[in-house]
Amino acid sequence: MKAQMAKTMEIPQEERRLEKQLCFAVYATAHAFTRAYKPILDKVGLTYPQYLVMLVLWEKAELPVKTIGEQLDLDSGTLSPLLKRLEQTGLIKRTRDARDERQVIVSLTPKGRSMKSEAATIMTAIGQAAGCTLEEMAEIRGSLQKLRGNLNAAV
Amino acid sequence: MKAQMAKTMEIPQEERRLEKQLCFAVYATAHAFTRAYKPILDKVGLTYPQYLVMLVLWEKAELPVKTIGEQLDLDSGTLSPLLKRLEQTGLIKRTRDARDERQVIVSLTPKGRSMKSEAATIMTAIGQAAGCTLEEMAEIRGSLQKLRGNLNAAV
DNA sequence: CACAATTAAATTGTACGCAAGTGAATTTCG
DNA sequence: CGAAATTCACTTGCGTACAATTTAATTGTG
Repeated sequence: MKAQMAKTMEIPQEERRLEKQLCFAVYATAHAFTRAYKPILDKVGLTYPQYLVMLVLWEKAELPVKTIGEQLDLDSGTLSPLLKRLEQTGLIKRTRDARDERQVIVSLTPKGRSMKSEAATIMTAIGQAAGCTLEEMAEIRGSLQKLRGNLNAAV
Repeated sequence: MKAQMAKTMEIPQEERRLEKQLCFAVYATAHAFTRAYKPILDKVGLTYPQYLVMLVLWEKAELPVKTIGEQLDLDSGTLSPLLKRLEQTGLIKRTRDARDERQVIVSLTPKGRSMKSEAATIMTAIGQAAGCTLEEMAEIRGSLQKLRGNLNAAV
């Protein structure tokens, strides 16, 4: 009874504002990150989502599209054209898996591999821009991971 | 001397992972929020950014495009087509300001105003999906606002 | 007053992000 | 074994994001 009532119960004004601020805070911070990365990534000719793909590949130089999608929470509708652009700029190579012709294996080219050394420069710059201590960063990250888990579970 | 060295100092492996996780955590949580909102917003025929614009207008029913852009951190390149769609669905009206013909005043139609009552339903659903206490939500929001401020200041 | 600088919104072009649909390869199961 | 279901990547269509440009209106300055 009580649980059912909660569903239809009026939200206090206070809570409305708070909810609004949290979803918007995440939305706006994501944009702020993208903008902060942009001048740095422009120098190496990457967009922010492309940089995330490269981060994944710098950890493991050869992965199927599906795995990259799972790690970044992106589907092939987003990744296919993005990977095509990374291939055109010569950072990655795409080959059909001989053992499973449905799969496409994405691998780093020498040029893509050598770019890994620039990752440290990029991270230093962003780390300074964020202006948080390691502890703060870890705490926010942890909270967001929990929040994201909840949201994904709800869908 | 020391400060200058910090700029070129090598980042420990630990910190690299952490930084990666924070920027990605924000990025992925933003997507998770959009996805969590989607089934709910589909019912009222709004996208998530359109919902944010409506939230702003439900607070103040009449605003110039520029002000909406400042509150949501979006430029006219994003807002112009978005507002055009909201006008086509009959939720808002756009009129040139007579006192300054450069400005366009966005205002709620009766239909747009009446939709405000659905905001509470939407927020309840998302609040439950987020599965956080009010304290947690407030804490994350606060951290993100600080982080966003730092990132914006750096650009 | 006049003309340069500034401002507001819209437009253009590029790149996501995602739903829905397509086509080819593989798996499952009757 | 072989048809049906599933899986993987690609494509299409729509809606953001944002840089850069354009157009019109206003402000600032000489």
